[in-house]
Amino acid sequence: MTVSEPVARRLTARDPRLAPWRAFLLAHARVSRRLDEELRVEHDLSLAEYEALLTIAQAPGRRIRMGQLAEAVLLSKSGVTRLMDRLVGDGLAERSVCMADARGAEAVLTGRGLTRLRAASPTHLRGISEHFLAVLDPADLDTVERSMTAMARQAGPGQGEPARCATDVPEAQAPDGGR
Amino acid sequence: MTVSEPVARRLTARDPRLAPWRAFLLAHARVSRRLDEELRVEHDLSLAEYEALLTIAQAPGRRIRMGQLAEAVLLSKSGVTRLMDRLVGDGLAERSVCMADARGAEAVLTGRGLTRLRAASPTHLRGISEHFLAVLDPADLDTVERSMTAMARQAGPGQGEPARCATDVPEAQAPDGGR
DNA sequence: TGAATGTTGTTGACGCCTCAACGATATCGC
DNA sequence: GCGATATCGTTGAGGCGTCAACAACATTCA
Repeated sequence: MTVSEPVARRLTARDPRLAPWRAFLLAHARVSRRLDEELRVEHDLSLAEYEALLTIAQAPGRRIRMGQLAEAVLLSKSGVTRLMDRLVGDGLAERSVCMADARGAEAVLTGRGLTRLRAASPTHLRGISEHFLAVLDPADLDTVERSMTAMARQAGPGQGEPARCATDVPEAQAPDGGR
Repeated sequence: MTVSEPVARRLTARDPRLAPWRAFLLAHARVSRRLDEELRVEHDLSLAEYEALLTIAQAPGRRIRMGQLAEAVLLSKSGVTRLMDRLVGDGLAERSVCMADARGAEAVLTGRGLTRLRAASPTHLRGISEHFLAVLDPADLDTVERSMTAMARQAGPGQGEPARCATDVPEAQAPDGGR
């Protein structure tokens, strides 16, 4: 079909390959906004709050370290501190000291938190069905997952730059003796 | 190959079909963060600022109405007002009155803005190449674009809910006469 | 034409997140 | 055991975005 492949030219500002990228950005903006809005309207929860509650609930013992929670909900540690402040303020979660590490804190779900999560869950799952699963060809799901996973992996922490680590330091290289 | 299709069961919290969804969220969080960081480090521009400069530059006459700019960069109108405040403050753009509509304002690129955009462009295009195009199978690009476009369309403004519009209003329906 | 209504962009108030710095603890190397 | 160093979560300061309300202007229609 295709005659003479363009063979991956250097990317320019009008390249048609930017179309899927823009579609990706637009899809994320719209869908995540929708899901957030639906949760707020129907259950007075932000998407981040919902995901935090879910993460805690699914953790063994319904408790999880703050750091792990941060990783799961894609926020910084301080972001999770504030998020937990809100959840605690609303009586949906509690802080618990960590017996294994005195520095650490653990997030624990309260009864109200679990109840609220169970109530909100159908809304969120319906949202994902409606705005994600329902519009994708089931045969494309694998491709999408593979693509997204590859992106996340490549852009992940510790990827990208040549990753100058200790073992990279050359014994002697540049002629300039320091500074 | 597959025996007895599960035929799209109601979605539950542990459904494997949530994996592509989570991958999607993770990919967006990581990649967009990377692109933003690269632009900030190398050119002291946020991703939103870059996209605004680009949008203005590509508009006919290198000028664009605030509302259209908002749509293009996926922000609210007030979001764009603040963004423009910054660009103007940095001398990268200017506000110009709109001759066709006295309410409106237009965003115009300054010389410095264009220079800055041209300098930053390679960084951003390299980022997209590296974190998006390079990790995707070229054969999957179409599928990804189709999927993302479908999502954006479904979740788009005016979609979703049955969309009660004027013509929907029934002549007479509820027995309660107002209030 | 002129009152009712819609649109445009800005503003104030505020929500939410990040970074850098910090105290408290853990862990490593000697 | 003990000092150097790393890690954990919180805090203060600040960036960036949203919503609701607003003034200015546009549009519509009797």
